[in-house]
Amino acid sequence: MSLRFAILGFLSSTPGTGYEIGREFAQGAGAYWSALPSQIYPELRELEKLGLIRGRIAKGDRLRRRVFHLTPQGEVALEAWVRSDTEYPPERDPERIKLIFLDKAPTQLIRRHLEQHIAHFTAKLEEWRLTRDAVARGTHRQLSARLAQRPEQDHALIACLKALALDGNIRRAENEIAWAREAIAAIETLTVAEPSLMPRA
Amino acid sequence: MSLRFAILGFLSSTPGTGYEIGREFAQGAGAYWSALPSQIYPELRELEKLGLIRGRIAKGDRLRRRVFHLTPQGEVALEAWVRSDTEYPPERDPERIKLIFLDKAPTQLIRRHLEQHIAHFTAKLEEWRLTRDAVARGTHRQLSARLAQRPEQDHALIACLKALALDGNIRRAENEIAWAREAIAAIETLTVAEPSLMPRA
DNA sequence: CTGCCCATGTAAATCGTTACATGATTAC
DNA sequence: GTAATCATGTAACGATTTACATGGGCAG
Repeated sequence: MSLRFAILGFLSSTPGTGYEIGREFAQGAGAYWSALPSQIYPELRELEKLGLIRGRIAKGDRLRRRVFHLTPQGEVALEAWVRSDTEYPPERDPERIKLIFLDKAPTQLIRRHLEQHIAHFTAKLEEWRLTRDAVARGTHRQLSARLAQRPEQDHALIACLKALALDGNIRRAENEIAWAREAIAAIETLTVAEPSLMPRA
Repeated sequence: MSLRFAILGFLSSTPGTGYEIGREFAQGAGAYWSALPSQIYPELRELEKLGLIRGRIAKGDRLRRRVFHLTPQGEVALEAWVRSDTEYPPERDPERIKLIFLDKAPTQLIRRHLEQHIAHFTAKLEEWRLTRDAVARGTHRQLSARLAQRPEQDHALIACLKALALDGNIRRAENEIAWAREAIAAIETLTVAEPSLMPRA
């Protein structure tokens, strides 16, 4: 059900089209959730059918874009969901499941896997740090839109939560990178110590 | 496709039944992948149809359990998969997506969410540390079975990779706990500093 | 003989990805 | 005019969860 509420969440900051929601998932909001247009558009229909959002085509818009906004019921539904207990999905880690069965491969290949792990999270890290900087500088669009419609006394908390969530992701990326580096070192040590690869003169 | 290879990986350590695979996903292997019986049994059929595994009912077994083992083709398929580049799935984090929209809730409730985050990863941490200890002590069943069928010179690397993967999970859990603690502190600070909640005498 | 775990499944529903289709607008 | 981007979708497939069904073995 999370996609549904991720969409409601987006629309609770600012009204928007399906396309904009998709763009956000591919960028900023992609830090926590993601979906493709083929899933977004049907979900928007469903949400409208349920009365949680409403879409209007701005008059004079030749593209006939539908701009969706939350209904009061939508706000209530979102609020109930965010407050409800989180159900954590089972762990599914495509890299670590590979790693434990890579024990027949040459250490060079294991190393390459760990380096790609580092590369993956380095890219994520950069992305999330940029977003985090935008939040700190007040140039984050979604955040600014959200702040604009809320009393000033709430602004600090709103920005704080946004920053905290990004910090969590940033720390996770840093942690994965540090782990992979140490893993490479550990395997290196093992290989060097391996007698079969280091014949005594 | 990862489920398929997670099963092949399990069977590459030791032959086993669908039930045993399910048990493993619910425990040890659950650290990296997971699946329910309703997904496991059909997948075993498919894998047998593809010739990657074969199942036999041990004679005299009244429960008619099917014990599956890898075929040579299965070994090849597993080996090719573990060596292939990992495709990282999009980020989907049900807690952090909630957190950023929790900005209308009382800080007490935000705190409760973060405490449940800590509780979740504390439980995981304990689980993974126990497994990690079993690996270190040589009492880990899956690992022992795997070592038993491999030349002794490989044992160090096999155990090392298993331990490294668990370390990765352990570090991640520790990191999430540390993050949530700091997040609680940050929100606490904000609340205390909030003039509306701290009228000057 | 009853409750619990062992053991294997099927069916339906939900969630997510891949592939395909279509057309308008904008920048070059 | 043509390529890139904007914009909205449908269809089919694949992955995962939920619910249901069934029966044997074993301990008290």
